[in-house]
Amino acid sequence: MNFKPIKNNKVYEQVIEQIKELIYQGKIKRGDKLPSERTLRQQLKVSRASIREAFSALEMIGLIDSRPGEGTFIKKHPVKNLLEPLSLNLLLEENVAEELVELRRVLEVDCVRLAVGRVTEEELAEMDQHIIDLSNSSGFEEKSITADKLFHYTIAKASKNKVLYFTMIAISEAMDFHIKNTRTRLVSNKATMDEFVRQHCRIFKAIKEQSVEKAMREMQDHLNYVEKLIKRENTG
Amino acid sequence: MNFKPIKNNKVYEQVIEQIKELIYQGKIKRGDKLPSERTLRQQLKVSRASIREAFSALEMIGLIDSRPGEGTFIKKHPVKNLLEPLSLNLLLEENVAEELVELRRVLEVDCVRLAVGRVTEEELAEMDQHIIDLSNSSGFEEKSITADKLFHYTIAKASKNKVLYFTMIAISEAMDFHIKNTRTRLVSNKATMDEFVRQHCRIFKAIKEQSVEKAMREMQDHLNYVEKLIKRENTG
DNA sequence: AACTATATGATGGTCAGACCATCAGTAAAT
DNA sequence: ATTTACTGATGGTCTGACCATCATATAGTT
Repeated sequence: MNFKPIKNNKVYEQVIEQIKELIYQGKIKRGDKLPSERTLRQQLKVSRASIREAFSALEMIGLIDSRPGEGTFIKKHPVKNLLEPLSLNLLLEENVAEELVELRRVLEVDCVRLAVGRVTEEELAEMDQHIIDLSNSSGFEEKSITADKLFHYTIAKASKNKVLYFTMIAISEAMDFHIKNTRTRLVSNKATMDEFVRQHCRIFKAIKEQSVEKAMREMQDHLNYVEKLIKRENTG
Repeated sequence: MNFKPIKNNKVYEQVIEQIKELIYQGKIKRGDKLPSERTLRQQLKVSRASIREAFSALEMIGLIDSRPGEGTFIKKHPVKNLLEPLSLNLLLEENVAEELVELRRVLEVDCVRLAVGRVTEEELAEMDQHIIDLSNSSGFEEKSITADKLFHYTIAKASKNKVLYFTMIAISEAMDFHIKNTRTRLVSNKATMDEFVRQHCRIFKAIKEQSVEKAMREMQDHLNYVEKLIKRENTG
């Protein structure tokens, strides 16, 4: 006896299935315009409500983008929404903070490892700029947090591995949620921020010098430092 | 001038925001029942359609589960749907196959690293069973693929890092999509399968012996072997 | 002819109201 | 006490309507 799973009952899920199928077959590309809700309604012989439920689900996961008066399009650049499911689900888990830190370390260390040798001049310039921004942002929490993040994101981008880049962002964002205010409190301290700048500089230099071992070690040290600060915050 | 981003216009997004907020505040836990669509409709003063659009989106990302006649609940065990956004979005990217392999290597090697020392007796027994299943599955593609996957998943589980575990599954599943039939073709070859069993055995032994370096090396070797096979398949 | 302002139509966003299938709990029948 | 049948609540689906927005075509102006 080999039973097969029952097909999805819900109409909106079947609508999604059909769209997925078109993607598998390569008949839909980034930036493409999907048929209008009213057109799809006729073609699929379902109500507009079902189409809209499917669309809102696909929009949530960052696959499409609906604009009034224009239409519904396949998103050109996903990125941000990739994290939603993960971060929302992690919110319901207990004690994920340390796990996130652990995973982030894994990812970041490999980001630098891959970044060395693959990094472009433009990305090096970007990193440099982010370090400058960080050192100039004393007193402006928002600015310093952004500069800190962007530095790390640029390294991830330099790995030339989109999947790694996306994952890294997702984890980082989820971390910000779980360890609320940590980044804020950390970099709002002048001495800490100066140390951050120094560490970023060392990582940057190692990447520039194409020294894999050194870059990995510097990143490890940096993350050790961050981790220590987080722990002190949480236990204090 | 410091402009703030415009608030989400769409009603269903605002509904999601409110639910998210309740989760942040810890007022909603796993397994909880949400108010009925009609109740929410009255409380939020919106149409039922908007509520349903929000729910279908949350269901897509594996956060909730709507059951006719019963109600809508926060899912107890997410797991599966965590990969949907990632894998769907990756389908639209070009040349992600190699990137996925690269990331999988990163994750798996760290899985074994963490698994050593954290693994339980039960998990060791599980791994053992999966190795046995693999060696006994000659001729049954589906069985061998499952056994192979489960062995790796058990290691990820043994890392005791849920986030890492989820991510690892997501990447692995996405990989199966992109490198279609690869696993099938690989393990349907008797000689290859025997080699797989031997390599799994070595990894298993290293974990059991609590030897971090050895376990990581064995995993690296195993993934090298897999990668080589994939490349041969794709170029041949 | 070139540009501008206006009108039109298509699109997504939202709503109200209806009907169905399913399930849980209750009341009735045995 | 057990079974059966009923009722109400719930999610699932559909229809039809109205609005705001945008792209385009049209008419008007210079």
